[in-house]
Amino acid sequence: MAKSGNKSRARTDGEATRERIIEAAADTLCAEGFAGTSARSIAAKGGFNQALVFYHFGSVNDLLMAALAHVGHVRMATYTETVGNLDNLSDLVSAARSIFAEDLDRGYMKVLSEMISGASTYPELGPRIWQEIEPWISFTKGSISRVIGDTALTSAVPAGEVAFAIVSLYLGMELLTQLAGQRSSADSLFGAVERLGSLFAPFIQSTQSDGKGEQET
Amino acid sequence: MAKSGNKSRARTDGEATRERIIEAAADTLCAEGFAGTSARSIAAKGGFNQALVFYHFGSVNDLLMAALAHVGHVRMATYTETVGNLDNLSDLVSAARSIFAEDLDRGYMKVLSEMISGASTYPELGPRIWQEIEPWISFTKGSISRVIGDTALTSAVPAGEVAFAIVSLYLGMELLTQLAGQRSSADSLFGAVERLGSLFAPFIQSTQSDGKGEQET
DNA sequence: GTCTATACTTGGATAGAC
DNA sequence: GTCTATCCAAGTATAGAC
Repeated sequence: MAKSGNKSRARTDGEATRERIIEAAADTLCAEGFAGTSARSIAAKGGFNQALVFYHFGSVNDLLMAALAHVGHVRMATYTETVGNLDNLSDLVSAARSIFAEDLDRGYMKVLSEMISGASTYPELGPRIWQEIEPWISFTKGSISRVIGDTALTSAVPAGEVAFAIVSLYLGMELLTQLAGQRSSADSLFGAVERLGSLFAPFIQSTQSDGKGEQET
Repeated sequence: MAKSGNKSRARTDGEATRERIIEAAADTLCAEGFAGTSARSIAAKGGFNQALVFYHFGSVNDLLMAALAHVGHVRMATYTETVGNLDNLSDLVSAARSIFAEDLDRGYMKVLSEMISGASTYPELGPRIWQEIEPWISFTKGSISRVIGDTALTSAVPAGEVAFAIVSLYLGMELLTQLAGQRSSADSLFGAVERLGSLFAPFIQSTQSDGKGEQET
């Protein structure tokens, strides 16, 4: 009880602080960008001391990587739960639409895009960030394969390349919508994709419900 | 009056220096990223004095904006010349493919993506950068309209939204390919789009060759 | 127009008190 | 585990010599 010298409480406090710092780091990255994110600006936003960054994480960049990984886990949980079991195209697109809106609002994509930009300045971050992104490309590829299945489309355009394109598109839209200050363009794009999906849905469904392989090109 | 005492020579030297500085700024942005680009790092790369940045451009950010605008003009000239008159889909895609490869190699896209990231740290840059991007979205939209024309596709997906998506995709691919250190993914994606284009080309061509005006949705 | 020198500010990182 | 104090490196920007 209270704030006295209790071992498990002390450990708990340390963990809690770590999390506060990670939260503040992500917030600062969103608000100030990579170039504006320093141990001092993070500490100011989180209301703790600047030295804690180095005590808990060793360096600013290591903290930022921890923040990126944290955001990645949170989002992967949401995505898995929300789109992990959808098996038709229009459900997938509309789920992607609403989650992407949430990504934008909460700045999850921004944390990623700022870190990628930071990797130009600190190249040693590059491979570490790539490791955080790869699961997303795999996840996207899996979702596509599940929904599109084995149609003429996938023989012309392999799911892996579509996944790469979609992740790229998400990143690019994040950059542009932040810049233009209006996320309407991105959102109406999803509407367009939904209409496109409806156009092709019968074709995809019928081909897929046959349940079997098509030829590879 | 310096070494020649010739007025126009003096003016020429000043202009030449301005250009050297702009070149060095773009190079530094590519090599070090926004966070690593300072008056000092730019001057080191260009082999001139750090104070010249402030004499000629007033501030680092103003120099960087000048560099961005410069790169934009250079690339717009190339794009206009190369794809400005193409009127069928496969030519357009393969032209876009080779120019995008050049964009990557020479770091033109990188200058842009780094500046966009920098706008998070210096919000006053946002609108100025957006001004540089808008012409590209218009250009892309124009190219699409010219090539796709008035098909069922454009009624489902307006050219403006496709243009927004394509510019986003370019940006996103720039980020990812830099990070992964392999541009094969991006390049093979173009291959996929080319195959897709072939799939739809007959349909598009036949509809378009009927012929006429555009309608907005 | 270009360079040197310098004032001022911010940031990474550590030592040591609590 | 957290805070204060501090060192040092790097950056912006300006003044003034050439």
